[in-house]
Amino acid sequence: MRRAFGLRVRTLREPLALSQEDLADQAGLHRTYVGSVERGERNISLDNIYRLAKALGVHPADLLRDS
Amino acid sequence: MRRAFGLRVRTLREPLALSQEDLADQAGLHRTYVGSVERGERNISLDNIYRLAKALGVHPADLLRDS
DNA sequence: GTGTGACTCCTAGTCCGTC
DNA sequence: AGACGGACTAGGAGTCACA
Repeated sequence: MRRAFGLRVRTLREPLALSQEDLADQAGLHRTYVGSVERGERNISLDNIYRLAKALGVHPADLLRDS
Repeated sequence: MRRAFGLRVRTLREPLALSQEDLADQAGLHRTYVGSVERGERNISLDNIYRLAKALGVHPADLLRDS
């Protein structure tokens, strides 16, 4: 389900025309980390789920949908 | 928002008449760990969010609502 | 049945780089 | 633009004794 989470991030990011690096900057995270999250390699923690959601302009719960 | 998450877990747990220990057992976690999550002291990661949601019989996204 | 401090172990997360 | 690797530090996972 990490994979589903990562895909969800990616499908929300792309329509915004943000690069992984852009998203990382806005979320206050590192670019390589965001990449590995999208690939489903990381077990991301709650604080960073909130950061990514905020940077993507969605509710945190939206990142866990369809899983 | 860790706090909100913890409260959400607690308010979902209590109607089920489960103790923290019961919930911990069902989720495959430690009793004191679940307690500290409910108190908002832990920055829980995605895997454990899924475990708790499953043990509570709700969708993981439901644990992030109302935050 | 729950709260809390302290602890170890492992991974979350960063930073450098290359392809 | 993104994938991926190595080395590193911060912090989450998991447990215990005791209140």
